[in-house]
Amino acid sequence: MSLPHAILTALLEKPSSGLELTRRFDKSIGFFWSATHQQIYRELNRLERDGLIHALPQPPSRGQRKEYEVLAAGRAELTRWVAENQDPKPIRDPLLLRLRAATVVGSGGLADELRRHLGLHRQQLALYEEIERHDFPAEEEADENRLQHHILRAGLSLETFWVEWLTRTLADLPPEGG
Amino acid sequence: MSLPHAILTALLEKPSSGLELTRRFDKSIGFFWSATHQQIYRELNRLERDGLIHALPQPPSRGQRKEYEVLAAGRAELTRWVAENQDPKPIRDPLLLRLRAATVVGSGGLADELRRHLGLHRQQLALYEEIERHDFPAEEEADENRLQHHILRAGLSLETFWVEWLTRTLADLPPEGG
DNA sequence: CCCTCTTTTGCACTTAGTTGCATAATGACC
DNA sequence: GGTCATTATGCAACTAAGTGCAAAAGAGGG
Repeated sequence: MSLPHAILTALLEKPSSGLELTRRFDKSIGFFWSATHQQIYRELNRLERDGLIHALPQPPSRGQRKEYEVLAAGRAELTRWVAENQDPKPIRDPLLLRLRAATVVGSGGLADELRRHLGLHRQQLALYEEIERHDFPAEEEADENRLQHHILRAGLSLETFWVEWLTRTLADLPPEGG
Repeated sequence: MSLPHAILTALLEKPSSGLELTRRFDKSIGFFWSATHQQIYRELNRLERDGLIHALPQPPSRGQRKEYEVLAAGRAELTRWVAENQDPKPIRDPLLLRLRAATVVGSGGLADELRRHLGLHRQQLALYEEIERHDFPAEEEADENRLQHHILRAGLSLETFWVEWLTRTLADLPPEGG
């Protein structure tokens, strides 16, 4: 149950309407927890129903922006959730599964797909590097920034892993039809 | 839609009953695509209905083992799927999200949780290393084994990443209450 | 004013995964 | 020959996420 907490986090940083949240999710938070606008609106309604957020006083008619802000109960819930025991989920990756299948039915056409993924991961890596240059330029960082930087580094490391692993695996894949 | 293909792969390696599949998923394939027995049985029925597998002739009464084997159509579908275009999913990790939330509500209690995760990832890493020692001992490998080894190495690298990243992040976390 | 385009919100449907529980066959124990 | 644990299969309900589509309100043009 992460989406509601992602939304609470975003709203604590800045009270927003559903659309603004959607836009902000497409950047920062969405890098490791993406969501569509439909999901976000649904979740906002639930969070309001449960008394964790509330809409700022504005005409609540359809098709008109509603700004939400987090209530004390919402902040408490987020604080609780941050320290909660949650086991890490095992790896769940279709690409590894496809490689495994390739050992049985042959790797025909797989090399192209690996190359395509390599390109996409290189792109994502470049984006994270760009963000790092822009948002975390030099030495001294406040505590809050240090944490944020660690989060970005996780993204950088994961993309780096994929780029290296795909490169090595491709180098070792039989020329074609294998 | 990966589960049916995971099952097809497992069945091609060796025709099995639902329970056997469940057991085998708890090892190898389950490392990167886990499934419960309920999911597996449901999926077996669908695959049979769709003509991709069929049950070997045995009394089909309830509570009695049914062995399945893959039909030509099933193998064809798996072959197609291996080379299909599928974009990599963006990272989706609750722990990173919680770290992000911690920058807003404080990191109270989070250090313990990170330490716990560190322990679990170390354990998983040790397991993969054990498997590597056992299944891929020395130099020369057949093509099929090379691929399998790459898959295992992906697991090794990912767990290594987590261990290193958690260690560094912990070192940088404010003593307590942050 | 009317028409149309954009913005903002949202419902309804579908898919995938999880949890809890049910039921039949089988072999072992007494 | 009864009952008890184990093996094997499976249904039903629920949760979480993803997709498709639409309706209300305002903005701007003619």
